[in-house]
Amino acid sequence: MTDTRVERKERTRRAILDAALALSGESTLVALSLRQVAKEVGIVPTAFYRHFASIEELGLALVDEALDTLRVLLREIRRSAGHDYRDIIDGSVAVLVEQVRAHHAHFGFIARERFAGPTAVRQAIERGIELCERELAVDLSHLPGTDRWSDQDLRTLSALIVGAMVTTAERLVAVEPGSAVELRIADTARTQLRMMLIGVQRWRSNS
Amino acid sequence: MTDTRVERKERTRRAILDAALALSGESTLVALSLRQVAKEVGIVPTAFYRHFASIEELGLALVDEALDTLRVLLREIRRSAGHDYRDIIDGSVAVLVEQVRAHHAHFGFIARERFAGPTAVRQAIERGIELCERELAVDLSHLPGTDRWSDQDLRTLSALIVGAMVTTAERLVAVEPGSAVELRIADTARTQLRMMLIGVQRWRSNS
DNA sequence: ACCTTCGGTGTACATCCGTACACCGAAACT
DNA sequence: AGTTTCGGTGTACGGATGTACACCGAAGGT
Repeated sequence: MTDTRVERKERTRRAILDAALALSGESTLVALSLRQVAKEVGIVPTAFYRHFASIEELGLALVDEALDTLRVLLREIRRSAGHDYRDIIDGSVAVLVEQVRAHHAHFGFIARERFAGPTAVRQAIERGIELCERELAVDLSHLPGTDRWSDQDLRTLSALIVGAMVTTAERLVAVEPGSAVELRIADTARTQLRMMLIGVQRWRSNS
Repeated sequence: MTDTRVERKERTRRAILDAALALSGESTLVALSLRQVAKEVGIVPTAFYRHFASIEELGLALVDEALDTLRVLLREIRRSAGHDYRDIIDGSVAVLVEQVRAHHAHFGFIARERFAGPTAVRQAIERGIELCERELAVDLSHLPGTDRWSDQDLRTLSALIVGAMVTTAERLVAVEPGSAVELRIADTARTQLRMMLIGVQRWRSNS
C-alpha cells in the first residue's frame, strides 16, 4: 500500500536478479532452473515470466550489471592514478583488490559465464571486455614512453594487461578477503604489471 | 568375437569420453546429463555406471586427458625452441596455434570448466595449470638474462606468460583454423610475448 | 463508480532426469 | 563342461523441469 505498482514490480525484479546471481555462483547460468530462482525469490514459477522470457534473458540483464561494475573499476583506477609508474601500479592493484572484494559476485559471474555461459551471454561479455581494452589503450597512450606507439601495439599491450587483470580477478574471487593468499595475489599482480610496463620504455613499434 | 572383453569395455569407455567431450562443447559439464551421453553413445542409461559413477567422475577423466595435451604443448614448445629470443617466440606461438587446432576440443574444455565446472574438476584444472607454470619457470631460468632472478619472480613471470597463452588459446578455439582472424591472434600473441620478454633483460629481482 | 491492467497464484501435463532392480548372454575362468 | 564374471538391457519409480491455462485482487485510469 505504501508503494506503487511499478515499485513493487521493480522490487521483485531485483530479487530475481539477486537470487539468480547468488544461485549461479554454485555452478553456472546454464545449470540454473527457472524454478530454483522462483523458489528462492518466493514466487510461483510462472510469475517469473512477468519479468523475463527465459533464464538467458535474465543472464543478459546480469551481464549488463556485471559489466557496469567492470567499467566502474576502470574509472576508479583512472581516478586514483598518480603520475609515477610505481604509484599507478600500486594504486591500480589496490583498487582492483578492493573492487573485487566489494563485487566479487559480479567478477565471479563474468569469469564463469565468459566461456561457459549461453552464447548470447558469452558474446555480451566478450564485447564488454573488448571495450575495456579499448578504453585502457587510450589511457596507455597518455603514459610517458608510448608517444610513438602504433594503435595496434597499444591495443595489444592493453589486451595483455586486461588479460592479466582478469586472471588476477578470477584468482581473487576464489580467496577470502584480507587473507594472506589475497596479499600474495596482489603482490604478484603488482610485479606482473611492473614487468609489463618495464617493456614500455624500451619498446619501439615495428621492430 | 574378434576382440576380448576388456577391449570392448575400453572401446565403449572411449566412446563415452568422446561423446561427453563433444556434448559438453555445446555448454558445460554441469549441464550435461548422463542420459544424453548414453543416448549419444548408443547404450542404455544404466550402462553408463559400468564405467563411471557420475558425470563428475567422467569429467575428471576428461580433465586428465585435456591436461595431457597441455603438457604435450609445453613439451613441443621446448623441443622446437631455438636459442634466439625471436626464434623462441615465433616457434612457441606456431606450436600453440598448431596444437590448439589439433586438439581444440581439449582446450575449449579447459577454458569452459576452469571456472564453471564441478568443484573437483575446477581444482584439477587449476593444479594442472599451476604445474605448467612451474615447468615453464624452470625453462625460463635457462634463458639468458634470468641468472640472478629470484624463484618467486620466475614463477610470477611464468604465471604471466601462461595466463597470456591460455587467453590466446581461448581466443583460438573460438575461431576457424587458417582464417585471417587466427593469423591476427597469433600475431598479437607474438607481440605480447616480445613485450613480456623485453622486460626480462632489464629486470632485477627486488627493486 | 466502473472498468482495465497486470503481478502473482494454482493446477495440470508432458518430458526429462538419476537411479534401483531383475535379468540376459557371451566371454573368461576352473 | 560347468560355473562365474560382467557389460549391456528393460522396466519402473519419484522427483524436477518448462510452460500452458484459467483465475484472483488490488492498483490505476476514466
